[in-house]
Amino acid sequence: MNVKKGGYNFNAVEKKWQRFWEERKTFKANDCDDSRPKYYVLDMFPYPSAAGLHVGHPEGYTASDIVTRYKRMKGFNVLHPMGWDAFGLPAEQYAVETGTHPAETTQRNIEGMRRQIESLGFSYDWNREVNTTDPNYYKWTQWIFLKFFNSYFDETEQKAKPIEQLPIPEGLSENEKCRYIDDHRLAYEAEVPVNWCPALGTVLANEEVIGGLSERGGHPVIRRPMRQWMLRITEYAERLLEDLAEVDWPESIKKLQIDWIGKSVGAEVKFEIENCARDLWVFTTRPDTLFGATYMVFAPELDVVDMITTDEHREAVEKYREQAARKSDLDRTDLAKEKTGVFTGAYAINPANNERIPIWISDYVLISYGTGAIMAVPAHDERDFEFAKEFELPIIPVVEPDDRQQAESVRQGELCFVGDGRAINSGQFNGLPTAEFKERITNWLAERSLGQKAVNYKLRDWLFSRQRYWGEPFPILHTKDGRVIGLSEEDLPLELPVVENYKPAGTGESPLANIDDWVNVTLADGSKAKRETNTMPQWAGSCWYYLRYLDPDNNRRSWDPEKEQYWMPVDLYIGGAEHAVLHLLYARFWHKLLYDLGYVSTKEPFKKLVNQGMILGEDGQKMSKSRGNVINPDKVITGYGADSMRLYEMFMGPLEAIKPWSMQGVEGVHRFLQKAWRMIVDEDTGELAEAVKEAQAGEATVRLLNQTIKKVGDDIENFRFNTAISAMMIFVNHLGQREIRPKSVVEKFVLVLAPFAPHIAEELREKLGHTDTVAYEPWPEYDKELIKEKEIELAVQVNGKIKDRIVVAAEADEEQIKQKALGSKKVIAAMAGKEARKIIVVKPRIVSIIT
RNA sequence: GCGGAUGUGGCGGAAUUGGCAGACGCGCAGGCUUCAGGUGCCUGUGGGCUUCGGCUCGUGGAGGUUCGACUCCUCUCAUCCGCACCA
Repeated sequence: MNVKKGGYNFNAVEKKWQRFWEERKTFKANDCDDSRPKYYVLDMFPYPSAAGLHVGHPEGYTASDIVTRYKRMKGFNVLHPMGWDAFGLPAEQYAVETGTHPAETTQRNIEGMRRQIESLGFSYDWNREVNTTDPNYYKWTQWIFLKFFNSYFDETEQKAKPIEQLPIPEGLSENEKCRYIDDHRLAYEAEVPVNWCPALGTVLANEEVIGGLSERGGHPVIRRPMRQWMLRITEYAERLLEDLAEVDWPESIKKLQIDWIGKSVGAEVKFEIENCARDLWVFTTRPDTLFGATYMVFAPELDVVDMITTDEHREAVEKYREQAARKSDLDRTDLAKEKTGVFTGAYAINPANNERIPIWISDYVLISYGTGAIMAVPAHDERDFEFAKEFELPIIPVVEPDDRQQAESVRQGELCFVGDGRAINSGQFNGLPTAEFKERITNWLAERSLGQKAVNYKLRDWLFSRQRYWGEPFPILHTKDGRVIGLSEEDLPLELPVVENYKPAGTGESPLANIDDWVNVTLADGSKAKRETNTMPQWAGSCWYYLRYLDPDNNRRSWDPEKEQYWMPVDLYIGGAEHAVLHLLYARFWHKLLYDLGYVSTKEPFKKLVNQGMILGEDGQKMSKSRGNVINPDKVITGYGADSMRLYEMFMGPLEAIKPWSMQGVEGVHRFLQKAWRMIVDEDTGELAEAVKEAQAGEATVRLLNQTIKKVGDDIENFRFNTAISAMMIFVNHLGQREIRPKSVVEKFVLVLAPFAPHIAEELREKLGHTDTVAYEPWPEYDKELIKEKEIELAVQVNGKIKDRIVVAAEADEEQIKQKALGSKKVIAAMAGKEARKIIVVKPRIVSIIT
């Protein structure tokens, strides 16, 4: 801590300016201001945890705040809001343990974290703060859910439409009509095999299950059929895929989404089953290998298995099916190494060559993908190959690789070849290359009504209900006669009732089910109904929060269309990469529905996405309580100040890189701020330093100033904050040593520093005689001409080795440089009397002489 | 197994995208200031050799392209992160 009275007292300075900004509402964003271009900078809003902020939060928040402050100085009208993603398990678990209402815990945690965030001096417009657990917020989450419920997806137009416009087939009874409509809603109930987590007492979405364990807590997850609410995200698979081309996101994140959607193009092929009236369709990406299909495999869960199994094999089949059903996802992953399965006794007919092929069941075929059945081509599919080897099934090669040796091994049935080649053993198609064969056989099948072109996605519908208390209640009623009806808009929000026990029943019902007077409802016509007792998953509130920031206090509608058109899309979204397929996919999905229904004007919500990397502990390990390597931001701020904290977070390395914390590194940037302070302020008096005065700046200083302005600006635009800070350090090292520090130069430097270390920048500007905030000062311009060096230094290489350096005038031409280089004594010595065969001049860098 | 990312001094990291490797910061060493510690200031700091002028090796490893490679190509190793039988 500084003892001198005019020293850099960061604690006082930071408090002073934070109060100033708050009182003046410095960072209030104005809606629909057409006099300036708009810019929307969004942070992934945090879960308000009892542990408070960790050092990972301020990393992204500082980066976005630097861009925000920079853009403001560049004349943009910037929207930079903050809020709370406050539904979630920790507050609920705490409630189960202590009986404290989650709302109370949440409120306390929010206040703690808001104080922490404010202490870092981020320029949020706090007037727009949102909280997903506030009924005034989740009213509109429920409202959007009703939009899903009251919409269907028009296949030809590839967009959602109001359910009233759904064409209903003629001749349906009233009941059938209802059923038909319910089956087309984008939010629907279904009895589906779900990921049930006994430890959490709830079901989870596919995206929340990692390797058979729950994403939160790492508890085992088993498969079990249950009645659940689903959102029809699969209808949007193609658009979610296509529109990725429009956004400026890291390629790695795009790829994760592409893989998660998992589009594959191929054909559906019809197989007849012997002694069975039903045909069976399979999906394949390799219709060209149809002649090599020597058996079929059905998923154990497939319903036709019962019908086709012969008495002789029934016992073995039943046993296998039971085993498969009992396996959890984790077991299934573990046992994936070896192929298991049993023969059903039934046969199918290969439509290409009318061969009889046996039908097996095996758990390597998934009920949830394609038709739950496959044609097995062991010669050209690794899994089928393994299976065929295990059970000694015939292997017929139908694709010949170009490579001679490979081709021989494939013919012998020793090698499984999955690449492209030429057709063999395929009747009239022999000799065709793979790509052409695919086309031809697909057409051939289509002409005979045996198949057609088909597309499949790995993406499944989104399992949208949870058996928890602390989530948005569904605005849904179940009537006595079995109808499902949505509440009307006037009845929102449907508030969470008070309960005595927060524990999930564990049977698949949420704690809400126990509250009789909430569950039971009498409708307007006097009939009885029950409320839906599931709640929405944690992701619901975060799917649209960026829209509520635009108009957070609106009681009449979710947001004003005019404001939406002004601010959207989000220009910059910064957050962790862990949300690649969860939040970021879900939010895009919701946005597309809102787009189809005309509530938003952009196809995609987030134009540019930047991921921040994880910050590790000082030991290079992931920070965790048990390792004891957690860094508390509060301590850093108390010891070095918010500006040092911000600066260090950015100086550590590239924003998106994983990097370890270092307290000594914090001291390093703190020293830089001290130096900058002393460059401008006299430590003894607290007045402007004597060296800072009206004076003409020297040539070197002017050049460095202009270079620094350019470098810092360019680096901010490219999210290279570490090198921007390095450039400012170079500048301070230079100017701090000058006896005279021209005021005009110092002024510009403070402006450049401001987005990074706003508190000290404000204070220094005050010392320089300003009374207003730096926040809206124009970013300084640099002069291209003044950046240029008068003289340039080039290294001279002889046969690739540097022998000398020459200094020439910046405007010297190649010939002059050559002559100067050849005139160097050291160069002459190195050439040892030989002729220069070739001389290469790379203007500001190097001269290369080859003898 | 498949896919992606990364690999540069004692440490975090720079390198205008094929042109002087190691900017900036940390750490360390020496000096000044100081009763002392700390702060602050100055100098030095990739390895090896050196007659102190230099020489030489050096960006995970092995090849290659080029006057010239951290950067491009081929192979390979290590670490981290996704996905995990998707037909």
